[in-house]
Amino acid sequence: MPEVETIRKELEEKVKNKKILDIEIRLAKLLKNSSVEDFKKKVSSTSIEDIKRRAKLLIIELSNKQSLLIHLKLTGRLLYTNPNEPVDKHTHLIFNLNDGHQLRFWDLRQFGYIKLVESGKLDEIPELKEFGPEAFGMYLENFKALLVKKRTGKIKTLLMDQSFIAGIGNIYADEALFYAKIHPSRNINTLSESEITLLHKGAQKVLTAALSKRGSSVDAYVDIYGKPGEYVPY
DNA sequence: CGTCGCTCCTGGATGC
DNA sequence: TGCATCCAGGAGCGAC
Repeated sequence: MPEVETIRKELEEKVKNKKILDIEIRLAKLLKNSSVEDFKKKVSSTSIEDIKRRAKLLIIELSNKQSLLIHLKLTGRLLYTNPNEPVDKHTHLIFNLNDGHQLRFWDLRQFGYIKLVESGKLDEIPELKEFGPEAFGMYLENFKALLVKKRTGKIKTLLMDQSFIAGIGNIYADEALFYAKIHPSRNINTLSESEITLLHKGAQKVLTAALSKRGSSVDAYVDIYGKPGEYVPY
């Protein structure tokens, strides 16, 4: 989540209110629910009105009441580049913007996707509907209540379950558990009150730290300028 | 309904 | 040195 939020902020700064002139699609399958032709037709000549985030999903609202849902998964990148920069084989889609720059979707593993939906129907999109409350900023009481309601299963699996609590991935689940000195495979119903408190504190701490450092320095993550984050885990 | 295991994909690591 | 095999990893999906 800190990585996605960093990208969201940078996009807000760089591409908000810009117009998408045209689109080059080099890997059709990353478009989850539309054909290349359909996507180009609906997205070309629109303006980017807002960039939001829910869990690890980016929501780009366009001027024609359509939204792009972008999930970067493990290795996806959105890069704000000059058109003269070389396009390598992992660049799968290019938006040409009216400021002379490009926004490129780059993804080594090809797990990421872009889904085009009607902005008015965002509430009905399964991915969005099924997210639990945002982890960042969650109060301890709410965190406790969630765990009590859930009761069984491994704690790490639960932390990463987006329908339970949204925005914690592998890195931050490990970090939070390490902070609280809780083994990832511990069952939820064996956690003491004080362990839950520590875990909540750990989660807030690592998310806050990573957000302030523009995301993690580990894994393949880079921001829209191609720069890695500066958050260094324990 | 919850949970498990499989799947997508590439490149870096490891094995021989 | 080169080739083959293994592994990571978010989340959707089918099986049970």
